[in-house]
Amino acid sequence: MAVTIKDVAKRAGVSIATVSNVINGSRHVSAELEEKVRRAIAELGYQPNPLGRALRKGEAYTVALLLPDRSNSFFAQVAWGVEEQVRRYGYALITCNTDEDPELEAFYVSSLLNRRVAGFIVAPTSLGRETLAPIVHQRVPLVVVDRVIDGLPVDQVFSDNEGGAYLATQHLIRLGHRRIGLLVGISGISSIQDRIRGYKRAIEESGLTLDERLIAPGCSQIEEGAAAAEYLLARSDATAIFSTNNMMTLGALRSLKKLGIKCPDDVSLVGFDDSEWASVITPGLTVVAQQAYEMGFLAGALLFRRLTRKQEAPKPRTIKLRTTLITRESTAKPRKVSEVASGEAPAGQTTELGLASPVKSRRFREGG
Amino acid sequence: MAVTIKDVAKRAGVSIATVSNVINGSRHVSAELEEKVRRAIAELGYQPNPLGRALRKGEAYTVALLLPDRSNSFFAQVAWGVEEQVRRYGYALITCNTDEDPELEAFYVSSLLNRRVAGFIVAPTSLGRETLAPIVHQRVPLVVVDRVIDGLPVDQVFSDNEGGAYLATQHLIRLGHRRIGLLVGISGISSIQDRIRGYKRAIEESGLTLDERLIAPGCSQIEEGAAAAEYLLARSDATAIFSTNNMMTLGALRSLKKLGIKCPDDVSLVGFDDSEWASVITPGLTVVAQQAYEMGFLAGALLFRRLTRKQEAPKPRTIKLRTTLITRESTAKPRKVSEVASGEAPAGQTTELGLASPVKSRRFREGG
DNA sequence: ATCTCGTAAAAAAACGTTTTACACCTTCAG
DNA sequence: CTGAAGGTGTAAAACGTTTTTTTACGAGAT
Repeated sequence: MAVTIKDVAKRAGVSIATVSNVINGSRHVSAELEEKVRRAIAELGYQPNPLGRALRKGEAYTVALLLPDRSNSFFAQVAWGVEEQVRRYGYALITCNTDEDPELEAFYVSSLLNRRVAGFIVAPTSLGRETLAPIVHQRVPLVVVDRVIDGLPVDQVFSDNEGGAYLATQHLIRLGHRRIGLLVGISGISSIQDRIRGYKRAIEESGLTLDERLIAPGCSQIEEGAAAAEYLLARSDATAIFSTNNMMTLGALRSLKKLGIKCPDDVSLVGFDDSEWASVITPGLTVVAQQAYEMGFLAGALLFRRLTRKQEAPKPRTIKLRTTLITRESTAKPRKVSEVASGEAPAGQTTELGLASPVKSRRFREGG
Repeated sequence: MAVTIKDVAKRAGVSIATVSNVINGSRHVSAELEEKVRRAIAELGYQPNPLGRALRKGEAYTVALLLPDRSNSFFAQVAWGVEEQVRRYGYALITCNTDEDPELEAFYVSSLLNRRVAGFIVAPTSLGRETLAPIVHQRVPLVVVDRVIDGLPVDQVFSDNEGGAYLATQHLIRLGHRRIGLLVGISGISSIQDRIRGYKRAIEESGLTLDERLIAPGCSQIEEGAAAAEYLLARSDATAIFSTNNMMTLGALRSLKKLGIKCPDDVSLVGFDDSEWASVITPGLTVVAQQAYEMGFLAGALLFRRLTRKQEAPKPRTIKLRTTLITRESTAKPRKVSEVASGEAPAGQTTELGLASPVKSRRFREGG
């Protein structure tokens, strides 16, 4: 059916080895024969069959991308950046959705290794250290994105999550918020841990008291976000909420709406990750923006750095991408404590307000 | 390195052909040998190398998915449904983003055919009829989704776009809107054409006069949506906007916000496609919902129906999925004409209001 | 003039499967 | 008793490449 290297060889009057050498430049071929071969290729419209090549080289020209959550647009943007690189290098991209499930992740890793993909780009689940081990063990190139796995000797690209969370929390503090609820995404992954750390650091540096009751756990889905937000809004006197995850932010919005709580009048809200909708809704959502596309693009670059230079394996690199706070309308100064719209009477829990420190007031002057 | 069929054969004391026959059930093997082979496979943890199989069978066990817009969450959901099927059948999924660019689409088609993917699932660009021709010509299974290509003898899965658009428009008419703007997505694809048709049918059936000035063209991106909406809002007296595309809906929201136009007080808005954010924003967005996940899932089912039964090729099937109108808060009765918030004085353009027909009033009673 | 060396091309092996062709045995009908 | 048919196994070919090995040949050195 399709035209093979044999046909080209016959047409050019040379051996198939010569054709292969011309195509791959693997050995020198005389100008005369090279010309003949190139002409034959052009005339027949020959395209090398990747399957034959894959079998012989033990490698399909394919890259695997493992992402944990298809509904999160952040990962869609990461995938976009990866795809751009993959296309540039003429590889194919197999994208899989692990759904935050380590078992599924392990399954994909195994099956893709068996398929001899050239490399992996993975935003790992909480058990990434175990599930990705076979990749490292078989010395298949791997780039970890979004969630760092400490000590793993591979390329890693991630955001300055702590810094972003710090900025967001600081922003709320400067506005005058004293009780800032935290919506925590799936635990056990570095990005969320780092965001918690940034939150705590901002709280502590400003002289506020850290109240663990203000930290509501969830699982990076809308439902969990809604539940966690309701928990916060019903049981504490939080005047602001910082959501550490895209999906949970949606959940928080849902809760606010359901409970009839006005944002930012009653409660301020900051999300993590910018989205198309974040800027067009009312109120516009204040968010910590990540460089999602760049994350994918860089991860791709790091991967192909390994794939193309087969000689010396480069030292693993770790890249931290800047995060920025985008201030919109969902954050504002808190109302008087007595006006807080909460199901419970918050009287007893507000004593910490008295603990304002000199540090804090200085920061307010800075913030404007 | 890895264990091959040869190792299994040696261990079991049989030929590799026998091993192959056991694995694929291609020929009967005596119970005794089959037992030996199975044991050897288990002991060695043998996994067939897909590359060898692919070369011999002339088919990589891989499916290609071509989608036009990665940022549109509708397609993300379609991809999700497809992936579910693909995983179920043990295939791999190569996902590509054509970005509505026929050239890129043609490139992907060619390169994926060369890779011997087992089949395609494609939401085609406007030139799909041409770019997908090589797939049909080479008799590679193809399922077209979301956008019908008339007369193409392949499986097709799409939404009842006309019906959905009709419902949305009718909903606005029943609320009392007389001048309903239409934000048109990329032209040349069936889904948008069908939505326009549904809009026009609703307008005409209700006895209103169709005004082409109310139909604003765009290109299914946020920017175009915003521009088209601004055009409508500035130059006409539309009291409602129906957006035929997810992305353009976001653009419309942006314009509304930018111009300080209140929704639904000043202008009602209906979008096409439901999203996670649509229900949690304020006001909640009235939308026409498609069964996106199901679309992908069904497309996968149709594809594998062809891939598994190699014998008689089944007749091409066309499946139309139901669309539903989800009424939220972004649609309400129009204010008095004189209060419409528009840059232009709309006085002269409102004469059509007098044309109310008996049909229309009956419909209002039905609608409640 | 013979030997070595280097270069360029061809031939053949290899990758890991599936499938075809063939060999052997048993059974059964004529 | 013989020939055909059917069942069960193996050897070998095939898929389309890349890579290793072999061959051919001319130039330069001994």
